[in-house]
Amino acid sequence: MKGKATSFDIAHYAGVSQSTVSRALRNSHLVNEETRKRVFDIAKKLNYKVDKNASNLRTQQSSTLALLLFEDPTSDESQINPFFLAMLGSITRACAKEGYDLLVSFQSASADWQADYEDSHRADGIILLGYGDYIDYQPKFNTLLEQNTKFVCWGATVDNRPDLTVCCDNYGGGKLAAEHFIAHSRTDCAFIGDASDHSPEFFSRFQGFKDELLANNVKINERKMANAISTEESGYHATRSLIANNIKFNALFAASDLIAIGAIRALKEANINVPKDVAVVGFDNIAIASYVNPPLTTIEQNTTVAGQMLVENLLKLIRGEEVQSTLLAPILIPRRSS
Amino acid sequence: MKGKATSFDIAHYAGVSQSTVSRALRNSHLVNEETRKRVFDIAKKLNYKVDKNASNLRTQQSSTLALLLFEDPTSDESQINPFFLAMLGSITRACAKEGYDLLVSFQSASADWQADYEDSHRADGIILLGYGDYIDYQPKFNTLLEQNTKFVCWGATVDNRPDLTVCCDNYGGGKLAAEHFIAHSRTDCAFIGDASDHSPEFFSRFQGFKDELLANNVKINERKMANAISTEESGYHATRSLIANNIKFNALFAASDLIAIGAIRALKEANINVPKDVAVVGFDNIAIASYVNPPLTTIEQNTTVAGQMLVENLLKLIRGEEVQSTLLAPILIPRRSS
DNA sequence: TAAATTCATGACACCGGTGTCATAATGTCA
DNA sequence: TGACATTATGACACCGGTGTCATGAATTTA
Repeated sequence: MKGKATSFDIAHYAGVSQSTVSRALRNSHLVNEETRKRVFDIAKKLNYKVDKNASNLRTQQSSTLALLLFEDPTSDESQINPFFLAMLGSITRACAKEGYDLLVSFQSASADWQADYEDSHRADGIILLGYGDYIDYQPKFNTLLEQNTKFVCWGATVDNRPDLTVCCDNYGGGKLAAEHFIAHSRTDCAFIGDASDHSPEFFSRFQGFKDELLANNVKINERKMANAISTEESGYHATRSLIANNIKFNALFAASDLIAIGAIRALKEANINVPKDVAVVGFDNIAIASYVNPPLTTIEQNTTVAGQMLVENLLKLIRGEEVQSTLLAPILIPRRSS
Repeated sequence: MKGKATSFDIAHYAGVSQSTVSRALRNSHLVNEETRKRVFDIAKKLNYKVDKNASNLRTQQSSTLALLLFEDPTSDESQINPFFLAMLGSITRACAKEGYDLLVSFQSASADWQADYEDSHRADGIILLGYGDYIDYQPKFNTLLEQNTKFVCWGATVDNRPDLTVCCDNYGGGKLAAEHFIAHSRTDCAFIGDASDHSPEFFSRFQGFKDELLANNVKINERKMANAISTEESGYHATRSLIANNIKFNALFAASDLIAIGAIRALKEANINVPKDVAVVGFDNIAIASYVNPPLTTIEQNTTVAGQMLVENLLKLIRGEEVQSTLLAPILIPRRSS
């Protein structure tokens, strides 16, 4: 045998037509049991595998999903946000379970990514994953919708299409953090993240946090808030600036674990004890969170379930079934940092 | 327009043949500049994308690499080993840089994975990634070789084909750890990992460690060794069993960071101070390592370079170029655990 | 026993590109 | 000006499957 075996080779050896081979291999009931067995045996012997390109071309589908990972433009090449890495893992697993392959691709938010994968028939649908300034994406979402591209996204909401989003109940998560502080009588709260609506996820977390505090007659002082993106560095610097401005607080809610870890570093450097002087709560429950010193109290987003939901919903869209918006319940994981 | 635009549609609007459209879009010099421009404009307007399935089918290649991730069968669904997650990130980046897509797939070591992706023309080559009992894989490697499948692998060596492997100089890394202990006069050493040759990487690390100690007239006591696979749990239990058997040591080399982290937990529980009573050194330098308490001294494997090398070498193989075996130099990252 | 139904299979167009060969038009050189 | 090279394009087979329609044999029904 020179190249790879094709269905014609099998047909030749089995003494049947290529059509029959194709049918046999796909377990069509239209083929005689005996013939099927002969075809299978020969296929196995020749190490035959269906050519996906030919098959996909004909059927106009690919059994493949594409995952586009948007990174904070700031986070240079060094490290990928561990939360997304965890999501990637669970999405990969969920795809495998459904018999789909997963194409992974990093994207910068600005690039001309919309529908590339789906238009070129490399994937049946797209999963969008990333923090970041999703508002800029809306026009791209619209392009995707216009072209009838199947996609779901994590976190960001698509105008008029809540069903395309899977996300954690960030508002509820923020409330959990506030409840926790109040239960421990830590009412002089600081917040680090982005309280503007640039980053809708951080914004919701802050809103929930603020509202729950207000419900308990605690007001958060605007001076006790600092902006940060989701990196350890950013959290560190934001916290340092609060300290440098001599701003006092006994509780700190960080919009993500990485920010919280940076914050703890800054607090330690300033000889502020965590949790004695300041209780810290993060968000995400990344793997690192339980290993830092002190172990970080955080609001968990269940990445396993999240990945599954994204894949399941996307497959439903592809199959033309109805999908509902999915809000995942966050859980408070108390550890020693608070 | 009903469905997606094809090159025939463009040909129609541009008033040329479909052949010319195809040539124009691929920047063939055989096509007139003016015609090319017209074709490009129309393609843009129609939101045309080359159908990858058709193109791949004809050219018999896919511009895609497949990454097969083998997991320790023991590590249940919960978490993926962070070291491999980091590798996955760097491989994804390296692929993007080379204009290749990446298909990611989890595999159990036992499954019938060989060549699935390449045979079915979904990928031009395969990257194999995983710790684990690579010895069992040799027959599968042979199958791959026989079928002339292009692949590279991390860590494991393929008989007679050193060029297919990219790995860290595990032996040299083990020596670094030993040097470090000797420099700090910690010569009563324990080792946790797998000192048998089931896991060739762990084995090499241990060999380097042992040989360097011997070169300094230090002998490692067999009783001070315990087996573990690369999980925190496993490291924890292995260390506990040493402690339970009342075995004393003042230095501990763990074959991976996860093991080291588990070991530190066990030591702490037994009121053994790290690094005062026992100095601990790990291997990998995963992200968590710098956050644990105390921060973990470890032997770094540069995942960014590793990912790049894997991709570059695989592409060379695919292009039929010559490839040499690649040993990456490990670096000792001293932190407070030693 | 003729007609209808079921079963198993083959022939063939088709998916949407790419590569080869043929062809026409224009330019170049002896 | 005839021979030859160059440039731009079209026609067409082909990649390896899948889906439809036609066909013939075996079986059931009227």
